[in-house]
Amino acid sequence: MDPIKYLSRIDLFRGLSGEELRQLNAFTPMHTCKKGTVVASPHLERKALYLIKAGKVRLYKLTEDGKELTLDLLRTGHIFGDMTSFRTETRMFAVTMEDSVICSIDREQFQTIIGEKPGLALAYIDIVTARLKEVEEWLEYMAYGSVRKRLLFLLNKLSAKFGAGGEDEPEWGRLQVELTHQELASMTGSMRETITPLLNRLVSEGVLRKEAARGPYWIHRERLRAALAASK
DNA sequence: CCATTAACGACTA
DNA sequence: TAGTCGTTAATGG
Repeated sequence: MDPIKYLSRIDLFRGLSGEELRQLNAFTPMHTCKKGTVVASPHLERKALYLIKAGKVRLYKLTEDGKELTLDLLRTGHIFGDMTSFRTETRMFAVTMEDSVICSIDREQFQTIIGEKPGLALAYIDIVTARLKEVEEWLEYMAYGSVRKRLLFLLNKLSAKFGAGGEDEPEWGRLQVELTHQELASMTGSMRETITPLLNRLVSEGVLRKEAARGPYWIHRERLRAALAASK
């Protein structure tokens, strides 16, 4: 696909002209990686800003006892490896959840680009502050919410981020991410044995639906919101 | 309410 | 065959 087309899909670069995107392209070589590739980790020294030109990426940390804590899921257009990781130590890993096109800009390059195009700095701040707000909201749920509420909150976030609206039934959205119970547990600070009955319960409540046993989840957005507001 | 541990069948590399 | 996944159950905080 046209490299410029890819760049225009990055949220950070929304608002840049075609000519500006063309200039930027010189700094952002395309790199395709297969599903399951670790594109960023504490071991890879290079500190950079990564752009997801196509695909999905999971960010996670390893806890002391070797368990994975998933921090965020990202899709086409998102960026990760923010400025804070340029200076401070980070223990974050990034792994592709499907075949993806990722490129990276290291600090010096990014600073040069920002110098020439200050609007990018503002766009970047917007993205980072939105992210911070999201993390603060998460923190509140993690601290005071039950696992059920944390799962509902997560599903709500996922449907906003990865949910495609059903053509015939607009109130139902299909989750465009394949997540195991293990991963849902990892993201809610829970156990997969806890997640299983909770999901089954949500299906019986009509909040979730499955077409096939192995198929993706469908989410009833309004019922999800209601369940989120109702549960402790 | 939920973590922990154990265990089992099914599926997958 | 070994490892992963979804699931149920017992137990205990």
